[in-house]
This record gives sequence, C-alpha cells and structure tokens, in this order.
Amino acid sequence: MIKNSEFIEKLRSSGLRPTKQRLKLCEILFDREKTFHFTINDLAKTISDKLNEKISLATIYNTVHAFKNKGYLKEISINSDKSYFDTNNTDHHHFFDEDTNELIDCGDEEIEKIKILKNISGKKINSIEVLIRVASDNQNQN
Amino acid sequence: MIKNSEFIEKLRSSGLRPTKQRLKLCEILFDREKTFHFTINDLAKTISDKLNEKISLATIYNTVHAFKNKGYLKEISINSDKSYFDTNNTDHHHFFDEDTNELIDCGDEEIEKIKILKNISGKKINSIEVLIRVASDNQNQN
DNA sequence: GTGTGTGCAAAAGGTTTGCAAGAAA
DNA sequence: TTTCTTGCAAACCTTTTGCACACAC
Repeated sequence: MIKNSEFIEKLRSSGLRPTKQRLKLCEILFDREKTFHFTINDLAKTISDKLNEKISLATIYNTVHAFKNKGYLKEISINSDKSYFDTNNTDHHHFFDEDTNELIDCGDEEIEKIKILKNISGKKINSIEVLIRVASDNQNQN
Repeated sequence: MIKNSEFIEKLRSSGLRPTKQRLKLCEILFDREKTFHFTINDLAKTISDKLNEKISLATIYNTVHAFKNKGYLKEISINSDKSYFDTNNTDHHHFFDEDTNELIDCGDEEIEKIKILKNISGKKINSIEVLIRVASDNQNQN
C-alpha cells in the first residue's frame, strides 16, 4: 500500500497539482503489484467499480495523457480502435493475445536484444517496440 | 504494368468477384514498383486524384479489409487515430518517422533476427511486429 | 486572487452498418 | 434469378474541445 503523500510528492515533482482526481487515479494505476494494461474504457470502468464518486471522461483522458507525457505510463501500439496503456514504464515489449485481446509484458529474459543494423540518415531512434501476436494453438487463423 | 486479367484472376481465385471498383483498387495498390504505405484517407485521395470516377468510402473500407483478410495487404500497428496498411505482405518491420508520420519498410538486412525465448503456454506465435520510431536528430522530444 | 484543473455537453474524426439499388454469376 | 457488391446516410465509438465553475496555491 503506497502512501498518499508519496503520490502527492510524485505529482508535485512533475509540476502537476495533486488534485483529488489525480490522486485517485494514482492509487488505481500505481498502487498495485503487477503491471496494469488498460484502455481508457477499462480505466473508467475500474473507477466506477472501485469508487463511489466518478471522474469525468475528459479528466481521465487529461490525466492519462499527462501521466504519459511525464513518463509514468507507456502507450502501446496495437492496431485497434482504441489506445492501450501500460503502467510498466520500463523498456519492454508485449505479447498480445488475439483470443482475449489481452496484453502480456515480455520481459528482457524472454526476448533477445533487438539490434537495428541501419539508421535512417538524420534521424535518431526514439523507441523500438515489439508486438508478438499469439493465439490459441488449436485455432485456425483466417 | 500489370495486366487487368491478372487482377481478375487474383480476385477470382480468392473468391472475390472482380468488380470495376476492386479492379481499380488493385491497379492503384498493386501495380507499382515500391511498397505503398497508406491510410484509408490516403487511398481515397489517391483514387480521386488518379481517377475520374470515385469509389465510395464504404467500398474502399470493404475492399481494403477483404484484401487484408486474403493476405494481400498488411495492417501495421501504430498507435494513431487511424489505421495504416502496407502493400508489402511479406514478413518485415517498420520505421515510423514521427516528424512526418511516414512509414518506411525495414528490410531483413537492416535488423537482426528477433528471437523470442519464451512461449506463452498453449499459444502459438502468429506474428512478430517491430516498430522503430525515429525522429529528427536535432529536435527535442517532450 | 491567479492560474490550473474539472466536468459537462457538443463536436470531431475514423470506421461500421443497414438497406435499397445495381452488377456479376 | 440468385447472390454478391456498391453507395449513401446514419450510427457508432473513441477522443478532443470549449467553456463555466471549482479548486490548488
């Protein structure tokens, strides 16, 4: 259980005012053992399940983007109609289970280091993202 | 210049009726030297530029999805508000230029082979997609 | 008090759908 | 003539925006 004062400090130190809503979101997002992969919709649902009060969608979007910009959340590339976020902000990759639409972190020990052999001239590499799509073994792909 | 009869054959062989619209789309998509990376919007614009007739958006969406399902197009994972497609349907990866929102194919010789060291039990790997985000060297990232 | 954050409702943008008319088999 | 395809408009869903009110400092 992380103390509220830690979240207040975290927010302050990145120039975000510690409002009630942001603190609630901190609790939901960062006070957990395991990585949380979510869409905005998942998050909104989690909030209305766990909390009596609700937080408006606009605020959720605002806050998630603020957290992403501060590096507390990562956005994950999947082609999908919605955006996925990840509370694991370290460099890592993902499995995407196409049966359940679930994301699974791919740890460093689960993949060999990616080496890019050629650069695009005048450009620097910002990130390398690997998505490994998996599906049930005994299911036909169409 | 690919002959129309080849496209007719291609469509027929995959159970798609060779309609006027689909043939036009085949010409635009597959009768080219280099890989074409596009959004539906790009494609619609290309059509209205190159053709006198127009093809309705619904038909473009239908056809692109049909082509994707038949394996003639690949959809590329980028988190973006829109979907990107690729006429290069071989296994390969991508650079994404964040300055211009442009995709660039990443050839086999430009990246070391990806090795996944651990499997998800009961699941098989359908695909491995690598996205390398690049941006101008002398530009600050926020 | 000043500036920032919140929340609502409306708007926007991409994509999908229902259905009637048209074209292919 | 039967089945598939097209095209339009409306619907849908996620995300963004404008603005008034509220809160943090």
